[in-house]
Amino acid sequence: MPPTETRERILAAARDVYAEVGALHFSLREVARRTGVTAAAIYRHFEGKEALLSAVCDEGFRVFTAYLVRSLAAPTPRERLLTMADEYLHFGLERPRDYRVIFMTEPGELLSPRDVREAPVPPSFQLLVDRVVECMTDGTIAPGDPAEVAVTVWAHVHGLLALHLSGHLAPFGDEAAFQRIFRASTRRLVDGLRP
Amino acid sequence: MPPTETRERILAAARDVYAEVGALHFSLREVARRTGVTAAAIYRHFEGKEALLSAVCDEGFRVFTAYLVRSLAAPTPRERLLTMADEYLHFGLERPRDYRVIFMTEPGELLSPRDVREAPVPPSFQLLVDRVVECMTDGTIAPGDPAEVAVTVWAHVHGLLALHLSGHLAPFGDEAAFQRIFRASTRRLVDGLRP
DNA sequence: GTCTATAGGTGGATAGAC
DNA sequence: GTCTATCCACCTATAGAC
Repeated sequence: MPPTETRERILAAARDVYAEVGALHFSLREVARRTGVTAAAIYRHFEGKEALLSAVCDEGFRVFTAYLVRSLAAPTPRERLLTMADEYLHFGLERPRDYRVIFMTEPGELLSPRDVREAPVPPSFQLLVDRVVECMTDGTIAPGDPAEVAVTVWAHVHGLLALHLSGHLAPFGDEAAFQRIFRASTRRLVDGLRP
Repeated sequence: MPPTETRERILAAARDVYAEVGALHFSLREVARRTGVTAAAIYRHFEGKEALLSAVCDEGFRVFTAYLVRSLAAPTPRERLLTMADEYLHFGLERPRDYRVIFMTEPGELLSPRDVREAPVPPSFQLLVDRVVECMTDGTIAPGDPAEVAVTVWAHVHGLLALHLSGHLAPFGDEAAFQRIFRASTRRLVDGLRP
């Protein structure tokens, strides 16, 4: 029982509108316009505004986790960590609207999907902590609190992506230039964490 | 000829509304409600919605730069760099709405104030680059492209603050815990940049 | 499952009284 | 300089035809 095609187009349009204007003034009519149906039709697919936004969050997080998991195929702990950062970059560049929905919204804005709201630490963050633990075990990263070091790494990659998506890194060049800076900066950071 | 008191209260309310709901659905009526005047009265102080938002951006950036400049009083290059990061933290925590206005808005959202739009590199970013150059000169930071290293530092502090202000670091504790994490993480990063 | 029609609400901006 | 009154455009949600 796959979701109907219209439902998926509504969901994609909703993600775009949400990422552009925020939850507070998210508009069903705008979603309807972009989908090519009337606002009333949306109520056949979702119970209302809140339910639609909730579905947008869940879907975005599902895609994000799929990107991160890819990096587990790399051969060494250090490469798994660097590849995870690179998959984070790919997600941000290929799905900028999903990125905004997940990481650049207000605390009160209905926010995170179910698994984030319910878990003490989100499963996607645990994926990063596990990579840091691996690197500490094999001596690639100096000993310390793995969760705190993971926050350092997360803050760095999120900071780069958030500044890029907000246009603040535009003086440094186009998207290709940003990718180069992202990778060089991440390597510089991880190198600095060595014992 | 100081601005009238009402004008300043409108400006502060506008900053709050802008930071909460974004430029696209920013509402003059909401600003008027919070200020305690009618919407029509705002037109005596600002030409309209756009002009008011522009004034909000300019004011936020003015305050931000004032925070950063304080750090120049520290005695050594390394301390000036760490203190600048700390002033960045203070600005984000003491003026979270200004922070959102400046660094967490969309590219299309009318965006940055005059000096940022006009300069090839914003003066506030140049302040950071200069600290990095100082540290490279006295051997506290390994040689390299100062602007790129400055981006690494900026991304890190912005990432931490943005994740905190978006509620994503809530699992790690309250604001005091965040300050501790911010300082430890920044020290870890800067230490890793040594030759 | 989608439409039109409609309810009652929000918004920007202006005109004119005071 | 602030108000009230007003214009038109936009929003959510529901009812009922098809």
